[in-house]
Amino acid sequence: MKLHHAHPWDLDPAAAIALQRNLCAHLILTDRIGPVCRVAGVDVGFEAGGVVTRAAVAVLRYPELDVLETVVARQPTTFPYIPGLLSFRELPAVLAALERLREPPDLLLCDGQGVAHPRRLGIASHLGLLVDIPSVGVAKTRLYGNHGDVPDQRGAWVPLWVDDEIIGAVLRTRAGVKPLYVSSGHRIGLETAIAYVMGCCTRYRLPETTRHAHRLASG
DNA sequence: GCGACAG
DNA sequence: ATCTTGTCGC
Repeated sequence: MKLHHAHPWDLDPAAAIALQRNLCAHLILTDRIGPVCRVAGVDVGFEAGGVVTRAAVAVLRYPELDVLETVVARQPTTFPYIPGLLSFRELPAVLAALERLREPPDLLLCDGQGVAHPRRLGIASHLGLLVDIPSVGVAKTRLYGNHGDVPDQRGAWVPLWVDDEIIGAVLRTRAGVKPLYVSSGHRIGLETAIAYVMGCCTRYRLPETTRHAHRLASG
């Protein structure tokens, strides 16, 4: 899994924001995706008070959802947490983990936003663009955009709006629990993204991909 | 100036 | 994200 062009990570916040403004122009927000047999869950955790970043990737067979491959990568943390710049803190470790996979996934489900971001480049979009693999942002809370109430029924969703544009969906993956914020990352449309997220959810709020990755990134 | 603010 | 026990509910 190689990047087509070198990507700088030693940036200050202002330079990172400038880079986001340039990269977002390359996003493809419609389905440019092949058959999906391998879905990867991506999550990040921290050790030693935050000085070490631990990225985990769990690849599941789709639609069966059994685990095919897992990998964990640890790297020194080099960027602080700044709302809107999450990818600059977590992606270096995530890329290291992805490079260790025996086979590339067909779809990436990332913890955090896709285009539901102030500059349309949440961590899922940034990652999808860098590795050129379809990606979806699956966040537990909102970063950007507004929405109404979501019907309390599994599978129900309402649009996430910014002005008169839909940047994502607030999806009820399970009745009785807080909904998830789903948005296109790269090379996939919103409706398709929602379908795959629901296809990865069984009896819990979070997709199985995310649950496996989270366990690896924390435990 | 006053909030909001993924993980 | 992480620091942390018990507790309410199906």
